[in-house]
Amino acid sequence: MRSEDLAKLLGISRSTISRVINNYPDIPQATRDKVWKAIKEYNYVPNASARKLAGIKNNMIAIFVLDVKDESVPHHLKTTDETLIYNNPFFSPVINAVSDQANKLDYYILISIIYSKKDLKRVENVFSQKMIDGAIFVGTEESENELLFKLIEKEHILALIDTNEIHNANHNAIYVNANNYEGSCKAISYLIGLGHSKIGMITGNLKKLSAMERLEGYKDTLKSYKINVDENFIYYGDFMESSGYHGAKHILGKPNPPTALFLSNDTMAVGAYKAAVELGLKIPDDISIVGFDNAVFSQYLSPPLTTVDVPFAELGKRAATLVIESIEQKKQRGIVEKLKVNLIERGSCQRFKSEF
Amino acid sequence: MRSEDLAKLLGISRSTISRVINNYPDIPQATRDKVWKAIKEYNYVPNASARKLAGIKNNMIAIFVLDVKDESVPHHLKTTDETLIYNNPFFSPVINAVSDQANKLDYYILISIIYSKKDLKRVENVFSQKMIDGAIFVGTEESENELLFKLIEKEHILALIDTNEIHNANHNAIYVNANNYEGSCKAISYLIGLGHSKIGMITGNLKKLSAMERLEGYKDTLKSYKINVDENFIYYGDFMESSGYHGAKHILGKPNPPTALFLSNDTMAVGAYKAAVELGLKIPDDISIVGFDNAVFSQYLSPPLTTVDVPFAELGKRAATLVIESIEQKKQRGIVEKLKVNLIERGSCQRFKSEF
DNA sequence: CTGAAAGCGCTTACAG
DNA sequence: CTGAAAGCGCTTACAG
Repeated sequence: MRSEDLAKLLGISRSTISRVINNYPDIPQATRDKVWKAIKEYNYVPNASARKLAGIKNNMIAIFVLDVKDESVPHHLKTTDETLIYNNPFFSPVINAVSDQANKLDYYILISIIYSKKDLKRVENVFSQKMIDGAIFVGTEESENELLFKLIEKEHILALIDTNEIHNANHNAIYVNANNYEGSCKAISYLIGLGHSKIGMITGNLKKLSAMERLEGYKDTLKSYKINVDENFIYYGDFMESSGYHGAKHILGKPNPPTALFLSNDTMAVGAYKAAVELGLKIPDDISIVGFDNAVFSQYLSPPLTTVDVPFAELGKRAATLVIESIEQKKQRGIVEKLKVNLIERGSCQRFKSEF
Repeated sequence: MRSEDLAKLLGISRSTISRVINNYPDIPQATRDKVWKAIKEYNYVPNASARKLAGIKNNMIAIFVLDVKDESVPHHLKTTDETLIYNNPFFSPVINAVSDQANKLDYYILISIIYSKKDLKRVENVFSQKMIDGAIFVGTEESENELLFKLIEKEHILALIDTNEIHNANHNAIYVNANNYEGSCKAISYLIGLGHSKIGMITGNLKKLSAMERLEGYKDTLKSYKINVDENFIYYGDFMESSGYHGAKHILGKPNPPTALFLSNDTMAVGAYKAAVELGLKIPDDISIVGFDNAVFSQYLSPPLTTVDVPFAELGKRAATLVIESIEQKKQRGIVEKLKVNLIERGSCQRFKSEF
């Protein structure tokens, strides 16, 4: 059924139908009612492409999940622990929340997961094809800045989750981040409060904003307590379980090792747990451990992991809300939001017991 | 840039450009090359809506994730354990795999998560608006059969994951399921092989195909070993952690309880673990436990959970492949696939020790 | 082989 | 208030 058909049925013009659908003023209530009644009755739904072509906005945003590796094998085909990060802690709740919020605001959402440089082309295509009114990016790294900047320049409306601000006075974007820095401060202060002063850290992939901020927070907090930042206590990981494992082995295997370990995410904490077992170290008796993300599985570890809860769903929800607001106002806005983060105390930390 | 502009630039007609883009035969290679070169050079991308309106297919499929509850509060806003099921074991890998596979085949994917009866309207709208060429459904229950049937009747191309076949000789759809029945058989045979004969089961939400099949497999396997199916050993749960907890308390709290417990998913197994602790039962010494799904966290439980691995990613990949194939062939096909499922032996089971 | 033109199903100035 | 008509940017019979 086309608007033409409905028009004939009602003995009015397509124009009028279009006007009531698009809520034009100056239409008598009687006409309005009649048209809506017929629309319901005949189950008429305007063709989306035709509307778009005629200039109505898409009511569609994209969420691009970037997970660009050198190789281009999709994660779910891998058997390594990389599958973990992908399946869980991070992306899934963000996607769900974006989808919910968008649907609630009557927007459709296009999802695209990008594994390789080559697939980044798809991002540009979606914009050029005018399929969407705006987009949300998750998981970008510095190397994608150029692309992002290009899109911003073209006045596209973008929300970036966990991306460093691409500074430029005239070109705005929406930045939604967790307050990772504060999270590290909370974690390290907690450990120091427990009497620890030798605190090691295993970082995430430092190309990601969150990894950088978490490291900064660690360093600054130590400094604020006049504790020396010892590079021997820092291991540069990549958010994967294996780097948590190797990092923990590396740091804890040294003479005079730290008594507490802070991991940049929970997945790496799993690796650290395994390393601790192999090293004959009991958690929390011999080593206190704090993770980051509050991944679902963190509560099931033995002992349950003390970690920093990141409001992933809220991140997605805010991003969706803000892009859609920008779209409705037809203007790209510069917004920076930082969401609060909380320490969840569970069983992986203990007050430091001096050996004397 | 519109095709018209490009045409002028090249001194040819829009028709020709359209023909090379759509790979018409009978175009001299020279023309072809010239046009492609210009397309790349000027970064021309045809407007998606215009193409669709002119009759080219969308190259877009939808994935509808149904999680219809009586209430309509999105899960991610809840604090109960329902969040768990939502975030993890099931949907996320399916979505990822669908998205990957679709992108690989040059299709876009629209995602929509449906929480309430009311939102089901969106499903019909997406079809009526002609936004998509086909769709994949996950998480349907019997109450959605009517809607599905209506869509099938309208000749839409559908792949259904974990849905019972809606029988009808003339109206086909694609069904992709895990072999849940076989999974139960493997789990129960394993337990029997360990010497257990009193085996309890906690079912999932029986409105879902998977829950039903898992229960059937349990019953039939017991029967095939001439073991009586004791209704006292069956608790009707709903896939949520709490029902695993209550079910385990219920079944294991009786006099002469089972020595092994089979849970219809891993989330409920977590509940059973907690119940065991409270009941003073050691796993696996006092009670053997087998889960289902091989959720990410199952390996982190203490002891690590023996469970049935379900190839969620493969499920999504097959569904995407099959709908897209159907779309390309422009005909709806009737296909039923059952994917193999494997028992993962970990530490939650033990050979039954007679007390004498 | 290729161009001019009709058509896809809407929206929206324009005119009344 | 409302209809006739142009226009959105493509594709594709049709004609040559």
